[in-house]
This record gives sequence, structure tokens and C-alpha cells, in this order.
Amino acid sequence: MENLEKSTLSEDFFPKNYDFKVNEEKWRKEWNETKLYEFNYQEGKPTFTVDTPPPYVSADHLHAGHIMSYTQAEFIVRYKRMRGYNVFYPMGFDDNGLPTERFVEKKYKIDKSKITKSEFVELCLKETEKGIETYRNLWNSLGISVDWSKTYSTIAPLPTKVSQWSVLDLYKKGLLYKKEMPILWCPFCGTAISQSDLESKERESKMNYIKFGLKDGKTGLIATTRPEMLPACVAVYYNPTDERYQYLEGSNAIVPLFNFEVPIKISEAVDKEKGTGLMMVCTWGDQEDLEKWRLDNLPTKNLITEDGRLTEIGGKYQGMKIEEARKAIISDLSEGGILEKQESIIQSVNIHERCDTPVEFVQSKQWFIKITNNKEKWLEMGKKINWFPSHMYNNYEIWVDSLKWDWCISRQRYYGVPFPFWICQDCDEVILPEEKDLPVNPFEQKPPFEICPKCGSKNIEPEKDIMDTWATSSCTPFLLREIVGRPELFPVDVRPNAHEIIRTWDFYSVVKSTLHFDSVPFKNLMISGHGLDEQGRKISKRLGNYTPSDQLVDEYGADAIRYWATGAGLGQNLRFNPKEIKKGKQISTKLWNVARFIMMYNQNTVGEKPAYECADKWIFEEMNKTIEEATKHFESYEYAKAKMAIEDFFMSKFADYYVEFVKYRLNGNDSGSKAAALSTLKEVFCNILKLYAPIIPFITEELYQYFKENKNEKTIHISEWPKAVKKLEEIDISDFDEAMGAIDEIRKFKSENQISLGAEINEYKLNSKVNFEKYKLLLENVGKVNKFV
RNA sequence: GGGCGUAUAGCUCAGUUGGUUAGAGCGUUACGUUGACAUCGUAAAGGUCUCCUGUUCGAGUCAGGAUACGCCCACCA
Repeated sequence: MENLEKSTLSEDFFPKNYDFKVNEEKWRKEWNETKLYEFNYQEGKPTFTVDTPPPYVSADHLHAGHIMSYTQAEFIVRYKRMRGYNVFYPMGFDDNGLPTERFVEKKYKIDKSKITKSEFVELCLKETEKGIETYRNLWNSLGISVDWSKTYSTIAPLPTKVSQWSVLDLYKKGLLYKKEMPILWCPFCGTAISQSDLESKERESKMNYIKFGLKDGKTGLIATTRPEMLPACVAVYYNPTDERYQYLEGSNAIVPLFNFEVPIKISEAVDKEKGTGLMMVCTWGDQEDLEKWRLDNLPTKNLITEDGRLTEIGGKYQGMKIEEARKAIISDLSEGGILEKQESIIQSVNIHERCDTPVEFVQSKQWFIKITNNKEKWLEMGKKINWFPSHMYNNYEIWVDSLKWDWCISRQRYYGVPFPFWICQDCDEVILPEEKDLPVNPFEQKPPFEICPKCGSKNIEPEKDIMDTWATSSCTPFLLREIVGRPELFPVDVRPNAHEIIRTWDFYSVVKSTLHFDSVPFKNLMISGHGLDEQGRKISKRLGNYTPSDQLVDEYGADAIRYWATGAGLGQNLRFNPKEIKKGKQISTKLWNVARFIMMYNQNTVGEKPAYECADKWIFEEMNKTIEEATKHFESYEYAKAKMAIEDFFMSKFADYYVEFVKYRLNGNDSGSKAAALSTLKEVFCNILKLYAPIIPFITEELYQYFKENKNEKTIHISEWPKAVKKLEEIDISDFDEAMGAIDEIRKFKSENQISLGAEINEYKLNSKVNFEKYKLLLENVGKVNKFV
């Protein structure tokens, strides 16, 4: 049968093939120009605020893992936008502090002694700019729907103001204090660090058994991996129930090589089985040393300098680096016959996560936020947040339980937000700015008083430390509202991030919002997994096991990559998989071709009264189920399940069956039936596009232009999310699955007898039970059977 | 050492509150199509649902235990 309509579907009107490069570029441009994602507060419209992680600017290694975690959150954002929320989704950049400095140091191989502070900061700023640009380009090409007009960087004036306000407020509340005490120190980075900056790493080490002089000329063995700590030894301990050492009670031990006496003490905490049961305590070799030192008020011997060398306490080893001193001391012990034996062991040591250097305990004066006295509160607040997936709360709880230190937020670095404080050098009085004067740069601005209000001294200096990166980024939940001046945007609705920053960004945000406002920082927390390479290894810069993101987008297109990102359930790791990406492309192609098919017949039915049939009702009902299911899954952040539901409907029901069911009607002469088929096709397909829109925004936008009902509507992305609607209640399709079964039977028969599905057969004897009267037309036409016998 | 997660076809994963013969996609094989579809269809092969014990009329699903892998934390005399 000849079809005039078909010939009118010109290449200009609807191209045969979908060109993702051209289309994605077109819509990218359009969305940017029309400021589609720009947030403008509207009275009465519900808001949805997203506190997306401000990434570090070390953006030269963006890979599929980054794409994965950001797009997974973005699916939800797009869904919410279509649900009618006024979405506030600004992007930020964490561009200050140690991560940026380390990045710049590595990239330019900087020797810090040969560069001035301002030159260094200059480089940091330059790299920051470049990093932001890289991110912005990639995010834009992926269709991440952030509002670029509200972009912040943590070192800009407003975020600085908020961070400074935060420490000022905490100081006034007595929750921020400066104190000199043993702290965690990174000798490589030359700064204090916090417990959350630690990682542990296994390494080979030697357990040294060293002879200590005891009373009555006896000797006792002490096992240690850190013999270089000997000069800082302040006591020796044994367990009070250890019979081997009872006779030592109240006596002293002589530290070998250095020949000074230390008291011998008892403690239940000493494990008789470990080492030799005799334990030396130094200031400070490990956590246990610190405990004993605190508990028993032991004296302090500062052995380690800020650059990781021995102080004058080290005697002849003074000035040596820790590793050097260890070797030298072992060698001397050995020569003197004081080293009984050495054993190789695997030891796990705490290292600084930014540089892998083993950390030290150093006596230093730092700023701390009180957190260890408040664990119950952090747990209580953590429970008020909805965790997706819920078991991720465990990570949080374990972290809170393991807290040993107050949160050290001061860093001895260059590039970051300064504390808004001046310090009287004579009496240590902290001089505060007025809140209204924030942000302040104490290095450039004068303090509000020239004279110390406490002691009258004129010797006032700016606080020279800067804030830790988490001390500033933990303010984002109450920074966002400041960006647009809308107090009601706090607490934010959702924070999406990967699980490795639960103990930092998430925990510290809870701390700050609690201490300032007694509120949770965010209502929902959406935790993503990691991107893995094809072998299942974590994607990392070091392994180089990834294709750069821009190359991925170029090769496959944004929709296809986004499609891949739906592959892992929330919180699960996802392997990079080119086949899944190609599948994404396939879905696009299928959508395109279905659209093309519908458009071929999309003429000359205007004004016809549609006469709906069973197949129409069936596909509407299936659609309703799909809408309900997909909506339920999106509501609980289960984008992967939503995608599966949508796909099953589109591929297996709509394209495989319904489209086949209506071909004969579209080509036939029953204008009412044809109009019904066409309007059903269009309506259902339009809803399919909407359901897919959060996941593959480009092709759905392109096709929506052909199928939207309201021609004034510019974009699918703020169109209304589909609703399940009751339709065609007068039609009974309770036996429709029987008709489907009959069609399957005919298809199978043809295939088994090597007959083309398109070929007509004269006679067929149906085995399936079916209401033949009712489905005669459908069966004859879809099965292409002339006569059933 | 403690906690959490994962374990289903060659690969990637679904499997709702326990209920016939455990599914999909990709891959493989055979055949057929190629007038919306650089496709598509029909079928075949492929699983002791990691293992053990239990609860039950009935367990991939629930309980207890084990193993492997991943992650978090602790230990680091």
C-alpha cells in the first residue's frame, strides 16, 4: 500500500540518523543561553537545594569515577526539577588549603624555600582558575544541570566571610580554643593535621629488643619499632599482675646509650603478651605514649622538630632526620651489645593522606574545635539525617566512636582562609573583629584595637595560621543560602557525595551546623560508590587506568555515558564498561527510530474522532504502572531501578509489541482506529521521553520538540513529570494477555518453520486459548494470517 | 581484632512481603528478517543461586555459622 505521508518525512524535517555531537552541542548552547538552570526564588514554589561537593581543582585527571558520582546525583536533581521544585543547584570549588597547595607543589616541582609566599599563592590562584574551567567544560558537556551563575569558590569573599563568621561564632561560644599540646604533625607538609587526615598503611619494619638497665645490675628487654625515640623516654611500664617484673616496683630503669634514669610504673593497660611485657613510654612515639603521658602526668621531652628532625634532646643524633637517626641508633646499640635481637614485622603506621608521610606527635600551639566531649550529640544528629543507602550511617557512627582528638583546624600553610583574629604577643589575648567587618584579612587590616584590651600591650600581631580545607568546606550548608540571600534554604535538601568523605565533609558539616544552629546541615545524604576500571580496580591517577573524561564524552556522547552511570545501585561501585555505554547509544537510536516511525504517520488525522481499542488501553495501563514504579524509585534515589522499569516498558512493551500492534491500523482505512493509534503512540511516547529525561537529557529534549502537546513549552526539563491517569475505562482488557500469547505463538510458529515474520500465511490453527471474536482483527493483522482454522 | 557491604548464567547485573520450571542484557551457536530500527525476531546452549546447619508443607529469599573479596575503624611495647 502506498503511503503519501511517508514521502513527506523529508530528511530536513526528521533526519534518518541521530547525530549526538550536533544535537548535544545544540542543546548545551540553548540551555546555557536560556539560563534554564538558573535559580530565582519564587514565592510559594517549593525549593530543592543541592549541596554538591566542591571538588579540588586538581582537575587534570577527571575520569569516569567523577562522572559517575556527579551524574548519579544529577539524575535526582533533574527529576526534582520536573516534579515542580525550584531547584537550587550551585557548583562550588574547594580551591584553598593543603590539597591545592600540594597539587601546585607537585605540578611545578616547587622548592618552598626558593619561592615567596605571594608567588606561590599566585600559582595556586592560577591553577584554581584553570581547574574550574576544566570542570566547567566537562560538566557542561555532560549536561550536569548546575546553576553556573551561583558558582562559589571557598576562597572567595563570601565563603571566606562565612568561614570566618563560623570560627568567630565558635570562639565566642567557647567551642574554639587555642592550646599548646602534643598534636598530629606532618613533617613533610610542615603543618598540623587532624585525625581525619590520617590513613594507615602497612609497611615492613623491625622490632628491636633493647636491653635496659634495671636495679641490682640486672637488665630487661624492651621491644620497640622506634629506637630513635630512646632519648625521649620518660618511663617504663609493666602490668601489675606480671610476675616477671614484680621486683621492679618503685625502682628506676636506665635508658641505654643515653644513660639516664626513668621511673618504672605499672599500668593495667600493658599487655603481658605483647613484646616483652616491659614497655617504654616516650614523648611521643604513638597513641599509647600519649595516653600514659596524660594519665600519669609524665614530663615532656620534645624530640621531633617540625621538619622531622631530632632536637637537642637527641644528643649526638641532633639534626638527623627520623629515619637516619633510627639507623644510627640501631647501629650504635648493636655495636654496644645492647641490641639483643631484631625481628621483621609488618607494621601498620599512620600516614598523612595527602603525602603518605608517617605522622609524628609534636608539641605545638593550634586551634581546636571541641568535638570529643560531644559524641552522643553527633550520633543523635547523624540519626536525624536520612542516609541513602541507610547502612552508610554505620561508617559515620564508627568514625564518631573512634574520635580521639578535638578537631584541629589550623594549618601552617600559605593558601587558604585566614583566621579573623589578632593575637596580643604579650598576653595571648585573642582580638576579634566586629561581625559586620567580615571578611577580614588580618595580615593587611588593622585590628579594631591598637592596644590590647587585656594587658595594654601594643604588641599585636595577626594570627598567622590558615584554616584547614574542611574547616571552610564544612560551611557550605549555610553558605548556599547566603549566595542567594534566602534563609529558608537551610538546612539543604540533599547532599550527594562519595563514601570516603563521610568522616570529613559530612561529619564536620554536622558538627558546624549543630554548634551554630543546633540543626542538621542537610536532610538527606546520598552516598555514591567508586568508579572502577574494567578489571574492577579503583580508578586512580597513579594507575593511569582510565580514559580522560573529555575523550569519553567526545567518543560516546553525554547521554551514553550518563546511561552507563545508572548501572550501579546507590552506594555501590561501578566498573567502567564500554558495552554499557554502547547500550546507552542503542537506547538513543531506538528512541530516535520510534520517533521517526511515529512521525511518518503523523499527518492527516486532525479532526478525526479516535476509536480506542484494547491494545491502546493495554499500553496505557502498562505506562501507568511504569510511571508509578519509576516515580517511586526516583523518590528513594534509586535511579538504577527507575531506569530498569522505564527501559523494560519502552523496549519490551512499547517498541516490541505496541508498535507492531498498530502498524496495520496506521496503514489501514479505519480513520477512527488510526487516529486512536496515533494519539496513543504520541501520548505514551511523550511520557517515555519524560521518564528518560533525567537520565539522558539531550536526545529526550530533541525528540520532545516533536511530541510536546503545548507548543509554547521550550524544554522537556521543566515540563511536568508524568502522572498515571485512568483512561478508557469502558474497554475490558482482562483477557489481553491471552491475545499476546496467541501472537507469540504465531511468531514462534513462523520462526520455527523459517517463514519471515512479515510474510503472510494463508491458514493457521491456533493452539492458544483466546477470545477470537474480540481479537480477530489484531491477530490476523499482527500475525499476518489470512484465515484461522 | 571489631563493624559494614558484596557473593545468582562466560561477563554485567535484576530477583519485591519465602510459593510452580530462578530472570534480563551482553557474549556464544543456529535459523530467519532487513520499508521505523549501522537493525530486529525466534530459538538453543549455559545455574548444586559461595558453602554448612537450621526454621518451614515449601528457602536464591528468613535465622545461625563458615569462606572469599571490598570498604570503614582499631591495633601498632
